[in-house]
Amino acid sequence: MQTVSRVVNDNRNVSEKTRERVLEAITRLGYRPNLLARRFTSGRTHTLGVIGFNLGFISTDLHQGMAREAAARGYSLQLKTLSDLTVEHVEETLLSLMDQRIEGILWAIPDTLRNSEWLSEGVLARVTVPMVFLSFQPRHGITSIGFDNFECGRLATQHLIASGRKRVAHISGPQDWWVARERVRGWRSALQRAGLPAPDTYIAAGNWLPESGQSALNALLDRSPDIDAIFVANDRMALGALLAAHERKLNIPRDVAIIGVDNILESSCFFPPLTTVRQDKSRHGEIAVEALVRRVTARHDKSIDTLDDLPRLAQDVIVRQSAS
Amino acid sequence: MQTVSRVVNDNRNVSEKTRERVLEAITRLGYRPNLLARRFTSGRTHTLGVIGFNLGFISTDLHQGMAREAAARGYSLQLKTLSDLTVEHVEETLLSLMDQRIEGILWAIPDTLRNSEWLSEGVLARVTVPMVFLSFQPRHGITSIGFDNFECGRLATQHLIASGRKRVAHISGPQDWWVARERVRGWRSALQRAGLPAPDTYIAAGNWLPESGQSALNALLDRSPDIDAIFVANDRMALGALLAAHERKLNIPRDVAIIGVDNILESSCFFPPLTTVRQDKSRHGEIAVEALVRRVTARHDKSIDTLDDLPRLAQDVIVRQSAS
DNA sequence: CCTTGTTTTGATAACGTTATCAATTCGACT
DNA sequence: AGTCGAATTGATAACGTTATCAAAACAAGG
Repeated sequence: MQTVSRVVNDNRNVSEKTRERVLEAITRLGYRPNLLARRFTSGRTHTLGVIGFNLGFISTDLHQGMAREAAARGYSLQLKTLSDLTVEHVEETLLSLMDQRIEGILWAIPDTLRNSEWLSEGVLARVTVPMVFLSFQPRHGITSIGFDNFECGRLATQHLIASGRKRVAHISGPQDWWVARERVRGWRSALQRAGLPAPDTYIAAGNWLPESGQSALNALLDRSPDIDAIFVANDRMALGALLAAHERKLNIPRDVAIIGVDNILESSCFFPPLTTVRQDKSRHGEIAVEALVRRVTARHDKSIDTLDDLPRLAQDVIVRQSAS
Repeated sequence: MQTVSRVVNDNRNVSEKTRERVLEAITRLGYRPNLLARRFTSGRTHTLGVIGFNLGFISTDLHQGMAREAAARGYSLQLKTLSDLTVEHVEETLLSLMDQRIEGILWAIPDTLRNSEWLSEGVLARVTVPMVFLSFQPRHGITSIGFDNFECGRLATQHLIASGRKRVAHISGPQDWWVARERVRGWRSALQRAGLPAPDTYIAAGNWLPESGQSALNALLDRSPDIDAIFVANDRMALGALLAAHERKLNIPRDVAIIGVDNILESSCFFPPLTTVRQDKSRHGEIAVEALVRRVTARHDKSIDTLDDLPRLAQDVIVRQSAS
């Protein structure tokens, strides 16, 4: 019955009397609307598609932030996992989300080289719903939400310089990751501004995993034994670097100061507790969802949302013992 | 047109000629079936609901395992996050999943005391789809998939005993968690079998987080300075315990051996690298999904699946330097 | 060529909701 | 009371698919 629909949808054109009668019947019969029918008919699903990557996937915090914000705005999330970034696979995934009539897509795979192929193939042209990218290099026609990783690198390096370090090396992420390159730029910028050397021998690239931090520290110190501080591009690699330092009988932070990025839960109990740049991942997820939902509603209202009042993502140094 | 439906659904009663004609038209027009309409009409969604907890949420590995297995069996997952376990909230969440006509529910919140209330309230009686619980204490009418944590505790403790330790303490998880209590039982059993003492002063409970491991180690050693080994109920707390040990100028493993549980990615780069009991979380997710999907298909075929040929979840000790 | 049985095709209804519009009721004012 | 406009209610169609059944085409055998 149409009236029932009006009641459950809070339509105002219902008299108080019938509303009560209907509500009574609803509770008496234990009636629950069929969500599938509703979505199908109305064409609105209030669902956002999230595309993540197989390995490592989306960090728990990021997912929490997205889920919380989506729930707060009355949306739910549909997670899709991509095992590779071939054009066919990406296209099929995007289309399959649209087959389900999701209302927007969150691309939660950071910007790496392997994205360039499908981006240039015009796959995006077939996406007819709003889309927001996480941690993507700004490109024409792409809305990217992410931290300022140049600033992140500068912050970290400045902290090391401010405590008197003169030879600051960098263990970076893989160089085909845009965020990794940004952090390198930040590191270099801070050193140059302080008039300190930033030779290429002061950089070693890892793959974000702890073991790679370990070998990177060994590589750096084998090349340049006089290094007195290292900015490590994430906490996990910093953990590996700490282990390598202990194996070399170095005292942290006396001989070498170390600063990481992420402030993962464990970092406060590293030995020694890790100084690190905190990035609030759950906030990242929240803002990304906010941006996407605003795009979706704007599209629905046939209005335009420039999104330029979105909050910025703050980051700050958490000082612990590995770099005072 | 009905014939189109037959073609896309691979119905065999279609002549080769029309099939080709239809397929040609499909590619020419770029036709894609509306999944919402299909699900609504057929009543089958091929979707499983997953209920996780707000804090810490589901581990990445577990989620990966679930997602992979679900995809392999043609199902997708619908994640729901619970912020508390009140009867109303739990019931509403379960019902809202059924409103979406999901075909089965995966309860991915481990067994803690706070579950008892809603379980005893008969909420389950309103769930009309198959349900599988992860890491739940066996109860009547509940299908639980999880590791044998009694065995886990025995394995870990036996490893310490086998290397000659005589005073083996335990840093446990919160005692309202069933898995934590099981590990305590395993610890106690191994000690008793070896004729070693297992006094209550040898146990300190943490909350799974690193810091709690730190304070637990301090508490234990303040009470009993002669402890020479500790079985820590997870790797995160083990990290905290290691830090506390370093602060006390103890040598690990010479003075105190430490073994954890989980084999998290970071544990191989702890200082020293952590000996730990490996539990394959992604396998856990896979098997849980397998169990649930089999229940779902059995229900659909009106057959019975006893599930008693499900693979067991193996666990083993990974020996590193913290307990040789 | 006709009959019979089988395969293929198409027409119609159904799923449970919302949109649309017509019909009815209600209230206020002349 | 009669009139008008507004608020409320109900009937009908529509969404895009699949299920069902009837019709048509086809194949084989006499």
